[in-house]
Amino acid sequence: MDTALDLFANVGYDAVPTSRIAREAGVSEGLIFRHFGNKKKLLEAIMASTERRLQEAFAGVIEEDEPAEVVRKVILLPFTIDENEYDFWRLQFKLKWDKEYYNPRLMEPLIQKLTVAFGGLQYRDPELEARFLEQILDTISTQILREGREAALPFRDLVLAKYGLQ
Amino acid sequence: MDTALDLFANVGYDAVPTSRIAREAGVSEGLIFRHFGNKKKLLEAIMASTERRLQEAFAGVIEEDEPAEVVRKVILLPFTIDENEYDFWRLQFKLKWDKEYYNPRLMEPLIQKLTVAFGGLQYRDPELEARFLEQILDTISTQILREGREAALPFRDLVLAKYGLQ
DNA sequence: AGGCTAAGTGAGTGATCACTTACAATATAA
DNA sequence: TTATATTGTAAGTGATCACTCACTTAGCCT
Repeated sequence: MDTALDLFANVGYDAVPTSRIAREAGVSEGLIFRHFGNKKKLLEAIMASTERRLQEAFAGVIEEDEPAEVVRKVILLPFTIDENEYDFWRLQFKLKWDKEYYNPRLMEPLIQKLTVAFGGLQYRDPELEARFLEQILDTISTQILREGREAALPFRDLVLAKYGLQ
Repeated sequence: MDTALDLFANVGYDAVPTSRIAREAGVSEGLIFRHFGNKKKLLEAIMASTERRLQEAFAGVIEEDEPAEVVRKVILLPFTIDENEYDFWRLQFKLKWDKEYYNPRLMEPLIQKLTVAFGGLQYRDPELEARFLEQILDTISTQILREGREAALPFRDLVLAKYGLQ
């Protein structure tokens, strides 16, 4: 699964054959099909951890109650991603263009938390603000995954400043 | 090329065989290879128009000189995309994750124009502001391509308001 | 030890892949 | 009209694809 994740994320699901996954993982090709049934289910086994990983990432935000702190922690969220998980999130972002694997529902807990926070901060349209900040997060995450964490630091500070934080 | 664009954008370059492109285009498969040489060159023929399309999209902004108007026009840019070109831009965004086809240089004219505009508007770090707004554009474009123009209208107004426009 | 299950393999399978080739139809120009 | 170049096609090609299958190996319980 680790090898498949690497190859799916950096080469592409359709571009990488099961024979290559098996070879680079150091197992026989047949084993893939014994374990996962078919290639698609291998991808699904990898993607199955998405919900858990998101919840783990959100945990620190969800338990925060101070509105300004909620916003601050959300902005810092993309920078808390473990570098070992970059491949996983890269795959996630790539598959966003596949309707089958794009599930906006997963972000709802964060949206809700942010909506309440922006409400507490007297923003005019809290839910719209929440959805907009989520998009900015998407943007920053994309940059981090493509150009590394350092490249996104100026943006982090700019966004924090725009929300009157830091 | 139109058929290939449709299929590459909505199914995926590696996922769609040349036989299917030929069938849906109503030509023989051999003709693809007579015209384009190979599958990759067919993709490149489609992508070749990127620079021209970007320049056309940027034209209205480049010739504007009033700083506030520059920012306003940039924010409205994603909404000026012709719906007939959605497939093309969808493909563009999909291939952003392929290093081979991601060329940030193409956005530089817009960045420069925005940097000057933000400078004129007394922003503290004009280039950073320019690159940040470009990212927001990216975000809004993504939303338009995935959920349609109407879904992005609230964001458009929010962003305009955040820059003190509209 | 023996018996059972799960894990793992290597050599296939037909289907499909990108691409080629030999040839036919059509347009162009004198 | 006729010679020539261009545009198009049908039927392949070997390579590679996802997947199967008969079989071996390894772990585990009694």
